[in-house]
Amino acid sequence: MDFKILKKSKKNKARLGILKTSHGEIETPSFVPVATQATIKTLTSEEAKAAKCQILICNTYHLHLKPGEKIVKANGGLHKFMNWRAPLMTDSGGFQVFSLGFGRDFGVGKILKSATNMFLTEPVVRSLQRRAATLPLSAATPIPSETKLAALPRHSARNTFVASISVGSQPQNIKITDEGVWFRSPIDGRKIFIGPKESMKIQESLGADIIFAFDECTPPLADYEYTKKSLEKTHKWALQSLKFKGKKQALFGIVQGGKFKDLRIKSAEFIASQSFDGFGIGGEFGDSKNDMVKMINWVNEKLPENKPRHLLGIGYLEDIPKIIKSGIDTFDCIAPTHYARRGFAFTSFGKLDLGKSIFLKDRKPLDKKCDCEVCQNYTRSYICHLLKAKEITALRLLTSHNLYFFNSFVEKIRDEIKKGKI
RNA sequence: CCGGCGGUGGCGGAGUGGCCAAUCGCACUUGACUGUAAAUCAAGCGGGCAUGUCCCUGCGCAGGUUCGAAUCCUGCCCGCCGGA
Repeated sequence: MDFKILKKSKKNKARLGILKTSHGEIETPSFVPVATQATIKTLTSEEAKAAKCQILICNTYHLHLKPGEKIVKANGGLHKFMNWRAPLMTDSGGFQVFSLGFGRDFGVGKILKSATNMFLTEPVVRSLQRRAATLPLSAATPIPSETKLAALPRHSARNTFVASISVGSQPQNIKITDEGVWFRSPIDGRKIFIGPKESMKIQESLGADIIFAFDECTPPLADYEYTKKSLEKTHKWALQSLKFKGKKQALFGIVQGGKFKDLRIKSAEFIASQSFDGFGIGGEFGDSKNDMVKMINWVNEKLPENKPRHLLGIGYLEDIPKIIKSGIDTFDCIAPTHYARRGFAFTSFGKLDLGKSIFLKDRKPLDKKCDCEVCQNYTRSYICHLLKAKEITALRLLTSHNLYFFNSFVEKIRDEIKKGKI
């Protein structure tokens, strides 16, 4: 892998670059669509290419479960297996430590919407209540009691229970040890161990161009001590990932540290000091978008300029210009593909919920400013009909449009950096 | 015309004397979703407002029995099936 910076913005930290791999090169900054199970859900690889995707990211954990890396390897590796003749990344499984662990237990994502969202919503509390018997005491303090729950106003949007995750807490369905993580397969419940060595071996068999170190993605409810301990583990795992990585692949080390400045900086300095080919910035980003950019800046200031920086799992449309301006080269996000399957289209004037009945009478394209195939040939009315009829074509059309829209959006930003407008 | 079965919320369909404004599914409405356990999940869904352990109306229509009826009885209307 080779990374060349073609131009640096004079107005901010944005950079224009070319990332070369043995499967071709991509222009950066670039959006990286998510192909967890070796497919952009609902699309073929050709269709993903037609939607201007340059590079995709697949998932180690999911492909280890199904079909297993041996099968992928026997098929000649991921590129051949999925007929994607362009660059590929694989995520290490570190995100699943969070998403199948505390993320699931608490019904939270990587970013809390606002400080008030520290208060769990009623459905979350109900789900906690259901699990109260098995929930580790330290994981949720205080655990809502039956009586407190009964006293809740029936339609209240949130309640007064504040959750925090502290040292010693373990998620319900997985076990995090110093050596790695015991997962319980969501498919059949069997136990699966993944540590840095296992992740590297799986990723080597999968054969993506760029792979990531195994890490723990810390939850936004984690306190300082938990995040600090977790960071030590992630750093230890980073060194082991370097040790066990395949020779042909580029390995990106992952910076963690949660919302805590000293931890983020410490992590960035440590990961930067190692012989990684590039960097991932992971974990949670506090509870507001402003904080997120601030946190990315803490990290990017410590990372060497000449190596690529990938922001893991962030990329709502409104985030994209900001993160690019703070010096991010690549970033992945499920938004375009995930929302497509919820019936949403991203457009130049906002997000459209095509599932709403009013669109049945709307004969305009999704976005008249968009020049994708879907917008040239289909109406909102038709897509709304397909959604209501539960036809999978609706999801294909929306996925295709959304990806084209995101990729074009970033393409325009590259163009603006080129012209010195950004 | 006779006999049998049946008519429950927008639709399908439970319930067969009190725990019933009525299980459940669909449809519909609203909300959520950022390294995808996610073509998913949550809430609402007769009317009213003072949004409540609140008030109205209500299980084809009209009566009746009963402390109490969607549930039992009588008559009528409608549908399906069988027989003339």
